[in-house]
Amino acid sequence: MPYQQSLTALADPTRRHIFESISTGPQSVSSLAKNMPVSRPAVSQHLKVLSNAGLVIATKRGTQNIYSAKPDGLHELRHYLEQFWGEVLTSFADEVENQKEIPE
Amino acid sequence: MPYQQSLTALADPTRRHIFESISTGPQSVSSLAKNMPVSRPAVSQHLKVLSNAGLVIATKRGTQNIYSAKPDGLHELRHYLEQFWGEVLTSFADEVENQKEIPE
DNA sequence: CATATTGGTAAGTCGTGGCTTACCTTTAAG
DNA sequence: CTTAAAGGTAAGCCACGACTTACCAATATG
Repeated sequence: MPYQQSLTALADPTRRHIFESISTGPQSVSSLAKNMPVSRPAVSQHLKVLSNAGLVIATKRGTQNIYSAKPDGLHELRHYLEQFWGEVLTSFADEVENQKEIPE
Repeated sequence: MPYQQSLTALADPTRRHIFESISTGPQSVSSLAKNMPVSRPAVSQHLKVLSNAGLVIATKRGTQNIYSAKPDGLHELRHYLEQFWGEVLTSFADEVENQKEIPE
C-alpha cells in the first residue's frame, strides 16, 4: 500500500478516530458507530477507505464484520517520513558548511 | 504543532511535492512555482499551510521569500504513528493470548 | 522617480469528499 | 418461515479546499 493512501486515510478526523478505536482492539461496525457522532453507513465508508489503505482488515463473524488494525499498515508511511528526516538534515548541513547558494 | 496539521498538510499531493522539493534545499516561491503545474499564488497558499503546520520556515532576502524545511516539523507526527505501532501490537497480543472477546 | 521583480491576499469558481437517507442482501433466532 | 440484526452500496446534498485571475505592497534597479 502506497504511503499516500495511509496519509489521506489518516488525514480525516473521523477516520482517525475510528482507526484509533480499532487500534485498542477489534470492533464491529455497529459497535464503532455507537460511539461516534456519525451514522453507521458513514463508518462503513470510512472503514472501506482504511481497508484500501491497508490500515485495517475485516473478518466475518455471523452477520457482523469485525475490523482489526493491521500492524504493518503504517510501514510505508514511516519510511517515507524517515527518508525526509535524513534529507532535510543533510541539505541543511550543506548550506551551513558550504554557504551553498539558493536558486532564485 | 499538532500532528493533525502535518497530516492534513502532507495529504495534498501538490503540497507534498512542494515540501519534497524544499527538503532538498531552500527555494524561493517563484523558483518553486516555475517547476510546478500550478500558479504562483497557489504555491504561496500551500506554503502558508505548510508553514502553519511547522513544516517549513520563510526568511526574507530582498524582495523574495526563501522557504526552508524545518527538520523537527515531523516530530509530533512520528510520535503519533509510533505510539500507534505499539498499541496495535499489544492489543493484538492480548487477543491471541487471552482469547479476549470482541465487543459486539 | 519610474519600473520591474517578488510575493502575499481577496474574491470567485469548481470538483471532491464526507455525510445522510433509502434500499437490498445475508445470516441468526423466534 | 418470518422477523430481526448487521452491514454494504446507491443517490443526492453540502461544505470545504484547491485552484484561478486580479489587485496591492514592498524592495531592488535603471
